[in-house]
Amino acid sequence: MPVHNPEIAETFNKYADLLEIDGANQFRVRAYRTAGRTILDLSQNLYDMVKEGKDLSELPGIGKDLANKIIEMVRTGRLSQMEELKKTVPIELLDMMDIADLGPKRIARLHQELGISTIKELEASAREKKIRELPGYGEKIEQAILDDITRKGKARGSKERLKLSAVESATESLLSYLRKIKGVKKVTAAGSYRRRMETVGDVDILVTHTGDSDVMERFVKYEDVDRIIAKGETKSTVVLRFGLQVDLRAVSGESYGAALHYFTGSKAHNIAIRQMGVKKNLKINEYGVFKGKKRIAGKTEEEVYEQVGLPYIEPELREQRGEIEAAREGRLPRLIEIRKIRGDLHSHTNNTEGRNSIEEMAEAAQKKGYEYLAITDHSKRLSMTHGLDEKRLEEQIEEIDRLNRKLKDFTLLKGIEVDILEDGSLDLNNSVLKKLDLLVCSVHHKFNLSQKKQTERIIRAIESSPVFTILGHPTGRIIGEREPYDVNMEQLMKVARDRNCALELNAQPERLDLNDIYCKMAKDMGVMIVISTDAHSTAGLDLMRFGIYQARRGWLESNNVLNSRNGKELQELLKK
DNA sequence: GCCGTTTTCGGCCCGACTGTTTTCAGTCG
Repeated sequence: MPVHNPEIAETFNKYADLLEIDGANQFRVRAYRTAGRTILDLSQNLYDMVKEGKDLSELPGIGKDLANKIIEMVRTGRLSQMEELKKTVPIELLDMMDIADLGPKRIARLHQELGISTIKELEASAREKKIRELPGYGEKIEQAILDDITRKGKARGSKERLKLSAVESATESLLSYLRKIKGVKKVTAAGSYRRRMETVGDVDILVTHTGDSDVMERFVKYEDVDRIIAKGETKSTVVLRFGLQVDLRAVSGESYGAALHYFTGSKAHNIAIRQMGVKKNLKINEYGVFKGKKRIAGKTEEEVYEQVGLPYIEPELREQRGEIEAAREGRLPRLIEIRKIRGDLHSHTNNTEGRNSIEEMAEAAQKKGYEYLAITDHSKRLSMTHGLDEKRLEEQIEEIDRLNRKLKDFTLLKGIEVDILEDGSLDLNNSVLKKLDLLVCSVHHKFNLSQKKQTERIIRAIESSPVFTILGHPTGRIIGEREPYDVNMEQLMKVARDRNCALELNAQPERLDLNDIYCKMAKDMGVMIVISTDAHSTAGLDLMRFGIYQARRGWLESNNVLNSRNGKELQELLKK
């Protein structure tokens, strides 16, 4: 079984943690983490790259040494150096890294002085009040450790990242609460929330205010606050009732842009920008851009970028995935905006598992200003959704034709979300499929085929489809619940490009499939993307914004997105 | 361990808050 990129990245990260506890050089530790990051951002499989003999040391942050370690992991599935280190630094110590206030230094001390290796032993020592005896420790840290162990015992995985959609409403309510406080001027959510990442670990909020406002006081007294982790003049941290951590930072108007840039991240992007600053003899922090002691910029983000010779970079691009080089060379993308979307190409009705009728869906889409909506109910294999067989699909086609004669300036497209069976054939006969405008072809079962079989299965479906084809949620992943199935995406995209098949970016917040990295890959390879809501009700059509966020993170411009075309252009493309 | 628009050796991003201290280490982002 080939090793996957995330496993290699994970091994590097674990090794970095162990090294840190072992007291290794911090820059060596950082090198492993940087490499882990690079690997996670890779669109290509390291396994394939090694097989093809590609030079891994050309990847950023990966030199000769780490390249060889990757090759070892691909070939043997393990890292011998890791096994060595584990002999002196027990791997169980890493579990303690999740405990609040415990980091590598304190864990090393607990291990050396008290012989603690597991969370169980840690808890016992804390209860026996042994930890407070150690130099640098005290009662409060001991208690904080105990509290955190108890809390985590109750709610395992409470530190998990939450889906963007899940934090959106809580964050927006908090923002409007803060905006109403007297003396508060600007309030902005920064961090991964502003970069529109599919999941958010915590929310960073930035405020500017007149010096005499009591914004920090009011923040920690917000009704949804469960506990306060820190409270200071310029920075406070709380945890809200459903587990979301929120940081609030207060800065002066002079520093607003620098702070916004700083707290928006990503960390990797910020580091790269600050390094560019260092080369120009500038110090960049959250208060501004400084030449010696003199602040020369910081009021807006544009000013900060200008100082390092770059144009403004959109938050969604700030991931250190080539955006700085693109900015320098004047080839930043003009990211797609939601107002460019002219229709939705994946929706369900109450003929299968949807809630609303075709007519209601059409009305809702029209109300959004769309020119078209594709009705794509499930096919018969998905019996639990009461999927359509050939006869019922024929009836639906007739119903849509009838409705289209009534509709003005709006077209219902006839489609189906047809199951791709295990052998790559489609779930319905071609005789009825060819009467449709388009197919959304999706995999809904047999997720665990080998990469080769899964890829061949999907390619066969694309090649045998009698009309325009969209590959629905192309990796099948459900965020936090189901891993993507194993496909050779490069091969798939090549076929899609050559056969004029589009790949879907499914806007359901738990799917967002394709992910950002694959969106960029599709763009680079010239594959058309469709952003679809997969709506199961009229309200579901509103999920489009999540698809747009992901598309922007994937560098997509409106000309990369099929449903930014108007009705006429689309109809012509579908006929090809 | 990586990397080079001052460099193949000597650098490697920056600051707030807390707890334990009496000037700072550790954690966190």
